[in-house]
Amino acid sequence: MSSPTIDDVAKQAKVSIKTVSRVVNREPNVRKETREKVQHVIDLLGYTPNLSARRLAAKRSFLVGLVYDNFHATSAYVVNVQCGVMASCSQSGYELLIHPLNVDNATLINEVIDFTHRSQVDCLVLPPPLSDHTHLCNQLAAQNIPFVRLSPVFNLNDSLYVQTNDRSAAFDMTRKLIELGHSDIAFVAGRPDHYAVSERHLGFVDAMQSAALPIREEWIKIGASTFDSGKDCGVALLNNTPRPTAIFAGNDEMAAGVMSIAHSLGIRIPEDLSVAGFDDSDLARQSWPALTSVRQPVQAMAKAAADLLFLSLKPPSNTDLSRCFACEIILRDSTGPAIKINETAND
Amino acid sequence: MSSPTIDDVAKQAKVSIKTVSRVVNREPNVRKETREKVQHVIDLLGYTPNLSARRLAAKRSFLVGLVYDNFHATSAYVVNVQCGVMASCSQSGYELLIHPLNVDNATLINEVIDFTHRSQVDCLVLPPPLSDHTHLCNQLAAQNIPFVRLSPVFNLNDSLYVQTNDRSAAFDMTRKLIELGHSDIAFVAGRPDHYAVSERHLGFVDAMQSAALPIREEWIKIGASTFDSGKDCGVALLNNTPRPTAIFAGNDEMAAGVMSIAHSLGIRIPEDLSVAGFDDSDLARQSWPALTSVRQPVQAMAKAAADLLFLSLKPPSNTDLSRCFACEIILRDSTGPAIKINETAND
DNA sequence: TCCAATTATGACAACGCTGTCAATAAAAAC
DNA sequence: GTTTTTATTGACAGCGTTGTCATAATTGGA
Repeated sequence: MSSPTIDDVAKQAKVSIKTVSRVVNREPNVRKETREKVQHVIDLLGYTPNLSARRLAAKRSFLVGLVYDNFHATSAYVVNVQCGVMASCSQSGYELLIHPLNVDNATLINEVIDFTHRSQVDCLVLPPPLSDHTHLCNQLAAQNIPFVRLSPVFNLNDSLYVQTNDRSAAFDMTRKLIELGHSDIAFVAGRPDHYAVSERHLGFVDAMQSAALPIREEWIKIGASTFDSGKDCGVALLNNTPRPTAIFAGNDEMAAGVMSIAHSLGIRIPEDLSVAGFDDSDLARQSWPALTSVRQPVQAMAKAAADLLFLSLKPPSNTDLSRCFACEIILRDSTGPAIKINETAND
Repeated sequence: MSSPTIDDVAKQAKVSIKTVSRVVNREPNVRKETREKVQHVIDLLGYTPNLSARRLAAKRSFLVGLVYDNFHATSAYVVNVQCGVMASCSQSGYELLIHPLNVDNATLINEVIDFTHRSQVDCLVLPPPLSDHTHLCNQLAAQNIPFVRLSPVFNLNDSLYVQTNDRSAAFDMTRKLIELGHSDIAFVAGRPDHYAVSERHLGFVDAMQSAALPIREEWIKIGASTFDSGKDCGVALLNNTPRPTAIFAGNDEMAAGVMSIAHSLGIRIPEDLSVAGFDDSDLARQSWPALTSVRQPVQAMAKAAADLLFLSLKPPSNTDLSRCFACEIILRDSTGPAIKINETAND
């Protein structure tokens, strides 16, 4: 009933267990015919190494921990990250251990360190906003716990990271709105501690300035990255005159909140108001009208992050520290040409 | 640098490692003062048992596997299940290993069994539609791999499960629509292999029949549980005359698809058309208008499932096999009183 | 007080693998 | 054909626990 062990394979292949171990771990210095013979028996018996034994002997767990903020994160993002990391895992023989937690908690650092020790994971993947928790990162570095950061903003010595250029993507999106004829553009920023979101703010400012358009203080609203906060910002922006002709929100949820308010005020989208989001989440496709947004290749990024991590764990430690991915603007139905109210009146 | 081991504790407490082991595992037959002495040293040193060693020796991994359909599942559901299982894990000292896969894959069963062996999880949590994959469940049972099923429909001997009564919840929701004055109600069913969804269909039929309302064949559409399939069904339902005054969809994504089509056809919600969904996902709150839906306590259910599983693994095997949770109807803005076109004309 | 029954503790062998290092076989160099 | 070098293989000791079983300490009854 129980699984075959390395001894079973060794006996049947008439070699020592060490040779079997070499074959399993793809170590060099095994003759080709020996390797094939052993591999054949392995396939025949359906042998899988016992992870616990391997971990105990090798002092490695072959486990990656994914620690994330469950409280604020949108589930689509979390799931994409999980999938990306998984994809890398299955290539490298790692397993994924997830650990959602509440970032607002004061004991955050202890909780992460505890988890790391208790579960004996070899390394950690840190998505935002944890990726910019410098205190946490420093602690991990001090304890020699390898980790990789997803979409960080702060620079940390020797730390692995994968990012997109949020700032230039936000620049591009703002540009797109300007090209559509908009000049009265408002921006809804996200949680201040989610730094990628503040980068987006900077990108917006860059684009407005490069087009010599004024940035009106009262058209910059700080939300909390949630749908409801998007609604609040929407109320503030749309109830006043003059009113912006376009609103660019730092993420899709807030954009959806803005659209919801616009609908209930009888403001037509995109005729009277263009709305753009960021993240290209499911919500962007499923809202009405479908939301123009910026797509980050989250899954590919998460996979790249884990790849980087696993590579760095191998003996000839790789020198690659980071990778950068490009964003893509997805134009949908929530954005359209600006109607200049004055011009229309003049016609 | 490295963590203290059981030997360190034993030495410092001047007892044998076996006694330490007994204290750690809360085994009986340890004198109170000995227990306290050992516990004190454990706390002092910050000792945590090495899981790999423990697993190897005890032939248990203290790992639960969560296998799910990543391809079709909505991420909110997945994340809720993960959280629920996690909550139970952290109480019982288990860790959670996730394994998303594609249910359409022909090698599904092998993949699950492989995963189970490779990762050496002690047991599995199966959310739908895997929970009704009888062939898989039978295989698991045959191989003595303990598992718990979430929201199953089929009855399986001695299998653990947690469910809600989808049928009666759908009955209640349909009832609610009827009470609002609707009699021309259409139903959008979901993926036929997602059995909970077909239960919902039955509940709808129950309610219509109990109110002596006719069920029109052409008002029952089979979708694929996705937003886009909801749109397709919406087109089919709303482009014809006569048109239903209410549409009840088997999940929120399809309901959102229906609403999207209604908007683009200029049909007002809820004035001209009431729409109801099922699942109370994030989407329900974030769509416009906010969607009336049925809330399942997914997280609580997942936790209960894992609880059941862990309990059944303990020596005095528990006799509880299942738990049933109640659904709740969440009324939002997408449903309203029916306007009888004929009556209005007669007035 | 002594002996049996019970409770508490410890010694030691697994568990299945990897790392180290020694032994052997093959290849290369002379 | 030796000798040296290199490639291949194996023996064996851990890794840090738990399970088994033997032993020691304690308790209860006669």
